[in-house]
Amino acid sequence: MSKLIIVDGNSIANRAFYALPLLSNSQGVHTNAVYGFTTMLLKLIEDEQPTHFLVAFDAGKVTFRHADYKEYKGGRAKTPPELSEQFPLIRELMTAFGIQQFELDGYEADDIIGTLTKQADEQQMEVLVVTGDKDMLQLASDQVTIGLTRKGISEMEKYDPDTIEEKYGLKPLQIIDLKGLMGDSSDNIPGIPGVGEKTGLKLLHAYGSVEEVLNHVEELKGKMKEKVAAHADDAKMSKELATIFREVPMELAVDQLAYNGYEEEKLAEMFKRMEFKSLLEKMELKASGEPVGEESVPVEIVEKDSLDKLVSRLDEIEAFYVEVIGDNPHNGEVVGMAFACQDVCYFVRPEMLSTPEGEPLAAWLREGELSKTTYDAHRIQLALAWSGLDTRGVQFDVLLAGYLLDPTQGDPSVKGLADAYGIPSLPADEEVYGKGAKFKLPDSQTLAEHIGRKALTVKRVADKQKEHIETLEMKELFYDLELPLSGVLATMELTGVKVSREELEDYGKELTAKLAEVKAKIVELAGREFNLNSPKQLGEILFEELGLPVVKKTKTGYSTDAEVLEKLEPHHEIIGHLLYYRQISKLQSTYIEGLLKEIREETGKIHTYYRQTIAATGRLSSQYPNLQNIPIRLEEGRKIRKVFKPSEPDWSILAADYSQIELRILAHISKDEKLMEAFQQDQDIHTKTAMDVFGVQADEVDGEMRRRAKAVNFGIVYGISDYGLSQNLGITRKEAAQFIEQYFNVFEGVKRFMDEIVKEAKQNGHVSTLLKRRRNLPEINASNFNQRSFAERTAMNTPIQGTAADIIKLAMVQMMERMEQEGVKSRMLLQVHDELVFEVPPDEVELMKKIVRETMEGALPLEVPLKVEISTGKDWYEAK
DNA sequence: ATCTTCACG
DNA sequence: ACGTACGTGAAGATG
Repeated sequence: MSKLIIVDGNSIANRAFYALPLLSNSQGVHTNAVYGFTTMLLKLIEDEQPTHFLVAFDAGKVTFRHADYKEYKGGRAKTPPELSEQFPLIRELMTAFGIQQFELDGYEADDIIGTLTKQADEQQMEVLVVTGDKDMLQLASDQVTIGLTRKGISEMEKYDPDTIEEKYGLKPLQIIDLKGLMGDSSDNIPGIPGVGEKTGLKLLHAYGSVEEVLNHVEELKGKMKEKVAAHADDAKMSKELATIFREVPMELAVDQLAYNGYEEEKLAEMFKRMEFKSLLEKMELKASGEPVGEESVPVEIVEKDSLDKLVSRLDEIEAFYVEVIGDNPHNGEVVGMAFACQDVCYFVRPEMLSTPEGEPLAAWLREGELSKTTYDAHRIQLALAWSGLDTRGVQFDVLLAGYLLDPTQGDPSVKGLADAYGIPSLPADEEVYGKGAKFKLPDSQTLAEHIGRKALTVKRVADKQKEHIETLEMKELFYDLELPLSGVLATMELTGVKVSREELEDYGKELTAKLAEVKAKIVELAGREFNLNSPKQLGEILFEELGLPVVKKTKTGYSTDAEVLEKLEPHHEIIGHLLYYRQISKLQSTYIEGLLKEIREETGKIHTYYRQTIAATGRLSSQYPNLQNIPIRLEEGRKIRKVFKPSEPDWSILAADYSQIELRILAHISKDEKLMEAFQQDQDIHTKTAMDVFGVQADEVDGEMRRRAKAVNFGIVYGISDYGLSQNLGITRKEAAQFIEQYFNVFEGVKRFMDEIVKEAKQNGHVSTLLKRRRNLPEINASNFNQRSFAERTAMNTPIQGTAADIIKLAMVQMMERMEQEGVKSRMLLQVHDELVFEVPPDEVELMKKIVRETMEGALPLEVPLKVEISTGKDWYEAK
């Protein structure tokens, strides 16, 4: 069966360009789009095994669409020169790959592809169209699949008519109608104002096509009716513009596109010129006979009597890997470990470490100051600790390094890292173990090979990453902060926090009684029994049976979230009870029951697992259970904190939190005079903001003004938009915009920072924190408004939130060292983003207050002081 | 598995 | 004109 791949050249080049950082070779030629294009082609050829291949490009600037509508694609930002200069190289790349390319004056690649897929349909040929452009979905058919590139470039989502039906409820051709209604700002296609994807889909589900919507305009209601009627012609024209022309007069026919693979020499020559070292290496490996995907690794399964062989080579170990099964490392099962030396990987079953013969190996793991490289030292340390084994002194961790190099990288597994760095790949865990209910360990030879291969890959990945860490100036961040922090976290987690099961159960009983009471009330008011936890059933009751007004809808039905319910509160007595039910049942299920499940029987403690490689900003996250979202805002919830106790009699809980750390950081990095002054004089920042923004004296600031100023300050930190602020304050967008303008008039430095950071992000494709933590923003130059705006807000927020994360992490590492120096018995227990929690014996309370303050306030000196508030109590509730 | 809701900073 | 505030994790319902 023949299979044709058609690549939308311009679309993919664009995608590749914005998805990858702006690489350039030693000649200063930018190569990121070429690189992205190359990896995509390699992957396509390998995965799809095409028999026919073509890349289509747009030609010239004026297409037939401009003849009808001269604004077509007007307003679109010019292609940046860094990308245009890569197009000739991409053309050369096609030649090196031996792939035919095609373009035709006056037509876009879409139309060429449309015409070819039509021919393919007629000839019963299987086609895969690869593009980043959703419009192309209109070409899907039984023969034609559309592959849309997802985030990045290497991943692709395939659409056939069935998947389109599933996702949009539309036939492929109706995609044109959808665009006719929605328009497309990037191509300057107008559509109907106010109609986005949601409304567009709703209209099409009801009427089927643009024409039918226009025929039934009388059935529509309110604003919608007016808008559709007023823009009927726009909709018709937009539909025409969005329709791919499938009758391009061209000579080319599908049977002339046969693809016979590439000549490695030609490709290698191109790679050399582009300086694609990793791709070259990969090709050479492949040429040397080792199949890249299925490289076989010499693995030796170590038995008790052959342990001495490994033990004699301990200082030759280049990397090791420990397989921990299960999501929660505190009860993870260690099923094997591999130690990679230059010529062979040794596979060891974990039981061996607890035998006399295994002791030297256990000692090697335990010892510091050794060159140890691994994957996820934190997880290993926890899993092994529960079997009484110590792990220390890891000097390179490829998971952690991968996170720092790209915190949003999709697949953080060993395989994912290997693929990202162009290192010979290995089977996915899923292929070896199966997943979900099908999870099963393979025979020991297969297991040993898989784990051995991972250890070897860890070594190769580490070598690559070390270069990158150097070039991105992340050595300090990695070696002096994140790596030591991983040990600090493990210590805190293993310490755990004492939780009173009895008090938790007592409070649970109280809540159960309240729930029964309020449930009865709700059922009475609703007129029938239903599942109060089901938004669907609740929606039926409220909006169909009780006839309450629909405020907001979700994808699947009526929205019943707290925001909606609060709006409905005056309309019906049931609403207040529902809000109360929601509040209490959340406490019951997530906090009472959830926490009870996590208390270890042996110790009466909860051991959370802090994740160091999840949050895109550099923050930690907490799981099993999450101890970073224990209630505090409402009293009923705050009571939960009473069950968190010191683990020794008469000790106290000491909680220390940074006051306004994010705004202080903003003051420091923006150097805004007003903001710096406010903190240097230790003024109440929200009151001060209110004074400046509303132009009043301190004594004139009332509660409402302060509340609004506070919301503006939050907005500033989040990357403000008038819409977001208006939603938060329940005011109009115009009013919100005015507040923002007034704010920026006063805080000029903040305004300058916001503008600069977005500009910088657009130029470099990334933003950084004070400690050079980095976050790529591939979408910062996207043509899609939503994607781009999101990236812009992220550009403003990440340096702030991320620097706050840097600072508290620094404080944690320094604090752990300081506590050792001081020889205190006190223990660090928890971190909640801007707060550290300790348990402290009575005679150390004063000393700890002093050193906690010194360490946290002095962790990273800024131009404004950092301020820490400390309190103590007999439990976490009292330490407020 | 995905969606909705809600807890925290 | 477009339509989201930034960053997380967990529970329960539902397909």
